[in-house]
Parts: sequence; C-alpha cells; structure tokens
Amino acid sequence: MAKPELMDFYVILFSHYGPRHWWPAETPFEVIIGAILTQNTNWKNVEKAIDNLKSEGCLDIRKIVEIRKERLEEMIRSSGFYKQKAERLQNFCRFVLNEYGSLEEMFHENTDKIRKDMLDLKGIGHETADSILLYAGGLPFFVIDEYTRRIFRRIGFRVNENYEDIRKLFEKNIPKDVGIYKEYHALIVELAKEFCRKKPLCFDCPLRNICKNNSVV
DNA sequence: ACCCAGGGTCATA
DNA sequence: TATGACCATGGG
Repeated sequence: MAKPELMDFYVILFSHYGPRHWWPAETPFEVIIGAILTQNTNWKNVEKAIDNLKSEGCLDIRKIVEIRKERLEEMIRSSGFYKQKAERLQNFCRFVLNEYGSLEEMFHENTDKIRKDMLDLKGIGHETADSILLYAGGLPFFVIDEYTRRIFRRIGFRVNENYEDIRKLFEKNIPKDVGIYKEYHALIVELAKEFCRKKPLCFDCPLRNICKNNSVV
C-alpha cells in the first residue's frame, strides 16, 4: 500500500464525519466578525457576542465603524480579549470602507492584493486572513491552524513551521476546489476537538487504519 | 485550582 | 529565527 496522500485523509474524514457546513454564518460579513472574535477563544463565547451584535442591529460594516468603541467592547465582551478585538474590528471595517468602498468590492479585487492588505492590518494574521478569504470570499486559500500542524506532524508528514510552506503543500496536493478546502479544514477541526489532546491520534480515531498500515504513529 | 479555546503582536536574545 | 509575555472570558 502506497503512502497515503492528503486527499486520502480527506476521504476518510468526510465519510466518517460527513459535511460540516462551515462556516456557521448567514453572511460573509458575519464570517469576518467571527474570524476575528474567535482568535484563541472558544466558539461558544463568540456566538454570544455575535448574538449581541445581531440583536443590537450592529452586524453591519458601517455600524461597526460608527458606534463607540466602548459600546462595541461591551457587546463582544464574552469573546475575550475584548478591547483589542473591538479595536481590530473597527480598524478592519474602516479599512475596507476606505480602501474598497464595500466588502463586495473588496472580493472583486486581485486576491493576492486582498491578502496582502489584510496581513498589513493589526490583528489579522495568516490564519484569520485565509479564513476570511476562503469562508467569506469563497476564494481558494487553504487554512492552516495549529490543529493541522499537530495532526499531520503526528501522522508523519514533514511539515516545517513556515505557514506559507505548509499552505502551499496542502494546496499543491489537493484539488483547487473551494468546497473541498472549506470542508477539509472543518473536518480537521472536528477531528482535533475529539482526539488531539485527549487520546493518541491513531488509537481509535477515524484515521487509525491508514496510520497503522503505514507505521507512522 | 488549573487548563484551554476555531490567534496575533511585540520585546528580547 | 525563535521563544515568552501579554491580551481576557467562560467552560471543563
């Protein structure tokens, strides 16, 4: 049996977990808000914050810019790091309005420019930028997070620590399909939540067979 | 009382 | 380049 490739893991994870329906949001803008609020924070805490924004009618790019920062801080308090996140949200929204005019306009621009612009903003790192590009913009950028690194390192892939290198490794070995990109990252998170810390990855996880046959764990 | 979560920045060496 | 401190709430 040949060494399993990245798509083999995808097939197994998908058949085990089924579609994940990521990202859980009603609009691209809501994806962006969530992507920033969920930084190093449990998603449940983010949901509360987003509910607050919705019920106050503030889930809107212009609203976020207009309201007082202190009010925004209170609405998103449950998501943690609420002061810097309020700052980051307003900063991001202000930039989009000034530079592009609207979110729709932004996503019609050259994708590499969008990514570069976002990475220049304070509070937008590689993972957040790619989450926004993929799940809000529907653009083919594979999201690499700490789960992805851990899991594929333990499976036996020689992933070095450089974000861009890992992302290109995945994008090179996976069909350039936004649907697959979205699903794959969501499946990795699902697997990680269940096995990454609690148990050895390949003991009774969905990947146990493919791992054992190749003696990689 | 700890540990951590769907990260990122900044100072230091 | 590579660690470490820091940001902060809420659930286990």
